[in-house]
Amino acid sequence: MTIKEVSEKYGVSQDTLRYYERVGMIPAVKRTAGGIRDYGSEDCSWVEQAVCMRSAGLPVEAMIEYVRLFQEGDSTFPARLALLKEQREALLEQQEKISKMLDRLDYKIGRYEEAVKTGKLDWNGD
Amino acid sequence: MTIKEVSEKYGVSQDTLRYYERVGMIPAVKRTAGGIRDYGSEDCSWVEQAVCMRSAGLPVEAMIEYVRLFQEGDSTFPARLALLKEQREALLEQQEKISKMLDRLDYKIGRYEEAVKTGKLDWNGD
DNA sequence: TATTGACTTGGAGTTCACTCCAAGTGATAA
DNA sequence: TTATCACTTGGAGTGAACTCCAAGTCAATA
Repeated sequence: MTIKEVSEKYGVSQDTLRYYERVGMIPAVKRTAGGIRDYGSEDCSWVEQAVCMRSAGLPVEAMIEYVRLFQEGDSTFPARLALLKEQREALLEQQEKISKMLDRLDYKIGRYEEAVKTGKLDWNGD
Repeated sequence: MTIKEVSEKYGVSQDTLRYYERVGMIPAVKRTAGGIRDYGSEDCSWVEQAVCMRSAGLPVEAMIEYVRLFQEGDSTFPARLALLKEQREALLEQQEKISKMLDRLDYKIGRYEEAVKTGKLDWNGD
């Protein structure tokens, strides 16, 4: 697959794909004789993983570290496990924060729906 | 309350509090005769709201717009309601993305726990 | 009264994660 | 075979959200 195809498939720009590779967020992609990137299915699953991580808000740095450990070989299983658990914790915390904010928003939205119907707000509106 | 106290109460730096006020993410805070910020309970609830929004990952820009509408008066109820609903949608989407990534992580973590126990991985490990 | 320390302002600097650009190369179409 | 086009690289530029700094002010303390 060309970079264009991968870009379209995963909804991420070609520049971003090159950036991910450059910083080590995905391992180096195979090239054709002419030096052009030719993404195999391995490469694609790294890209998918990277895109998923980033869309969840996990830092680029974490993925770089994971790839580094991966390339170091099987002796890094425990380190990789620890890293994954850390990221899992971070996501659970983030979920908590989002839930809290959703509760707040739902409360306010309820109040404003009332206010828009009746034309007046029975609380200060902050 | 002084800026120091507010900073400690909500776990956000004094610089960030001044920044939030400067860009309009919270309305202007009252000052003492000497020009020093003196946060009242209104100010505090704005700060709390701002901190909560940011920790959930909502953009500063959205809060600025909300404060702007708030200061424009009651005619902006519908606009404020629409803004809150938008932010709510964004958070629900983000929650989805986090859930997806958590599923992935849980799968990998299970695999690695296996691998660390047995010393070998029965899949490529990506 | 002198000095310490927390506060003020405007503006500059930093970090993260891209995003864009210039200059060059290689494969395909007219 | 010449032109076009997608690709390559290294490096510079961007936007969001802080974070830090210098120079100055003010209140309280030794």
